Amino acid sequence: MTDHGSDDRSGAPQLPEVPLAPNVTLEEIARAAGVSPSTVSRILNGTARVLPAKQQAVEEAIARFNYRPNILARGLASGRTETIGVLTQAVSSPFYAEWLRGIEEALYEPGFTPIFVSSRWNLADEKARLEQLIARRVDGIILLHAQLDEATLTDYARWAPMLVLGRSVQNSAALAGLPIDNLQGARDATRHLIEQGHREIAFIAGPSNHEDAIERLDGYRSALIEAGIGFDPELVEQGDYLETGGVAAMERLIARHPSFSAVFCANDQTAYGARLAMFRRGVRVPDDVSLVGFDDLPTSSYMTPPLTTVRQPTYEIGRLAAQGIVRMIRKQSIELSPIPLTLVARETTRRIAPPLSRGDARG
Amino acid sequence: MTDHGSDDRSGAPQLPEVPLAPNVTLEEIARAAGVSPSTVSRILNGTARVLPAKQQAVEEAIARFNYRPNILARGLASGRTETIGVLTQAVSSPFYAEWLRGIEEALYEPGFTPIFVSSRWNLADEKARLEQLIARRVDGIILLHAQLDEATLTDYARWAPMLVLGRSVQNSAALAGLPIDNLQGARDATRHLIEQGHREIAFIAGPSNHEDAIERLDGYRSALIEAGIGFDPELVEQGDYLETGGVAAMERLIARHPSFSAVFCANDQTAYGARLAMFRRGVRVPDDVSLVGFDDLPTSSYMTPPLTTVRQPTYEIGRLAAQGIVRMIRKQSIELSPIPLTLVARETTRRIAPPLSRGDARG
DNA sequence: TTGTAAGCGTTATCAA
DNA sequence: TTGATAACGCTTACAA
Repeated sequence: MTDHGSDDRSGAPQLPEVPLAPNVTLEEIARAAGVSPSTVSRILNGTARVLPAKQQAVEEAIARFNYRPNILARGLASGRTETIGVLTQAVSSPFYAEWLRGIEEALYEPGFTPIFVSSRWNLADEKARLEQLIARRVDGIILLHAQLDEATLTDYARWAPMLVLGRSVQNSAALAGLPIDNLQGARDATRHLIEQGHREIAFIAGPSNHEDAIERLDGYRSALIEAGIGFDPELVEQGDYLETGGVAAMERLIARHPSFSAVFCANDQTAYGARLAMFRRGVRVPDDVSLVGFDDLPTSSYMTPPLTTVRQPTYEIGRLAAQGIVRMIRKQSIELSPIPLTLVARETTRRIAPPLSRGDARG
Repeated sequence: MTDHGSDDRSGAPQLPEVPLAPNVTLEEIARAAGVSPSTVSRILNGTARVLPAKQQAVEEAIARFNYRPNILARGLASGRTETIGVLTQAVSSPFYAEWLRGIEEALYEPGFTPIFVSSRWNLADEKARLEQLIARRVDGIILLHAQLDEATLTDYARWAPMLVLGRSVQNSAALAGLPIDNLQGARDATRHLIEQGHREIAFIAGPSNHEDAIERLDGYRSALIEAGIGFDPELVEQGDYLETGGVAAMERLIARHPSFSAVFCANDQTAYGARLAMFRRGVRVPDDVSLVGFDDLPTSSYMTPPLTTVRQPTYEIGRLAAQGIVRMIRKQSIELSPIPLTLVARETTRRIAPPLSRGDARG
């Protein structure tokens, strides 16, 4: 959440000297420069060296007519489109936004253009959009949290290499997964609360059919067990990764089990909802209850108080994905180790008892 | 900010019965069905009626081979791509996200696919991306807050109809603008504060080269003058539409002019920053200072306390834009009246004196 | 109603 | 190094 604002609108007004003329064809350029179409094509693509004189004549003509190759024709003839399909679950999600930004920027350099489509968390849509991308002959596809099963993905990957973010798959030359270590992140967050003296730590879970939501719950559970506190299902409420779900879950929690001293939410949006529910009830954060989120959305550092959360390096993950898919397209090998997550301790958590001795493991 | 979460993942797993086969061509379908390629094309496009028997044979072949037309070839031959280019300033902005969602959903129905590109607030990029879209032969273009001057836009519009959101232009068949009434919105917000008894109302402005930022400042100013309070430049601080700018501006304001009772921010992100700066200083909202934002980002209703702000119906505007560009492509007339904005009074503002008499206008 | 054939604007193969 | 020429997969006159 950074940029409805202005950044670097570069100084000069840059008036349009030459009107764009997309209807000009390669053939006309060839004629104007007194060479054959193939020569023009070669210059355009750097496919072969050409006499400097011709090279210059062609470049002049291109500039004069402000010629732009027709991407459709090029794609049809070459089989390549320099386009990457990016399938997201929701264009408007603050969570995916940063991924998209990373992908877009990293794709720009090697000359690829992303096409974003969104499947709105709908399995049928996901399939339809994927086929649409393939029909557009994209050179590769990046999937953000695909829900389709691996067999289907493998099948589609026959038409274009695919990289799945936030999921691990049986890696091959055509299909690869870039997993994110949700379990470790959730465990760290829970440990953080434990170290601060919390024992009754509630959890607001994400949708139970989400792989990463399950991992986060597992991380929470394992940290509790590991610390000898034990896992109490009574302290877990179901959320849906949305603010509204956070509000509702928090209200149920307060009504049902008012003695917890901390709440760990499966994602930041849930934490926003939980925060509001507590605000309404007059429960102070962190004085009465500590709160931890997951994702580190751009807004989270501007909550009052700023939210302690598990940071996903989404922008960097996006860049990695873009670089990865380009390597796959070029038949280069890629290496995908799970992305580690880091806890960002801000101001919604507070120590409530002397810290546990950290030397334990030693003895 | 709604949807990292789950919505309606439809039940059944939907296994891939038929593997996709994009390499199958129309010609092969024709052969398999025992008809000519043109007949297949006609069936695909509904261009002409065909004998039921042939129709069925073709449809069977299409299903059997799971045939998908090559969009590139189709575009090259027909000159249409069923694609709309959407140029945004920033994919990752929470503000644009809702516009994109509206656009995407409304485009889906008439069968168009959006291609999103972002110019990152950079004028040169804006131009480059626009030319890229044209090179891709998109059928139409939606611009979110274009910075390019009108002459340039008019020029580009020769290649594809363009619709500019949040800006008014000299409307024509090829270029249209959908203005948003920022001035009225800002005036309403300021009036709201005045009605609540505030007199020293500070303003944190947006970037001074943004048309809408200027309008918002104008709205603020005119409401003050109209109420007989008068405009005091001392109460205006420069922001940049970003959270960081809001923090900095608020700090300057507090240091320089600590007596104001309300702050109106040019957008919500600025308000988030201002809110944090006040939190750090122990200034309570709304007890000590009332705060008003602009945009109504999805997160704003989850601030603590929930932010009073001017709501832009962004999703709906996105839908309107999508419908508009489709009409332009179809050479139908479109009608564009400025979008009105509405104040959403939430909990960051508070009455500090007896309200002004509302009957004034009567006498 | 249907088929034939000529594009659409490139790239790529093959000679020269 | 360069130029013809045949694809690429579809649409669309024009004919039949």
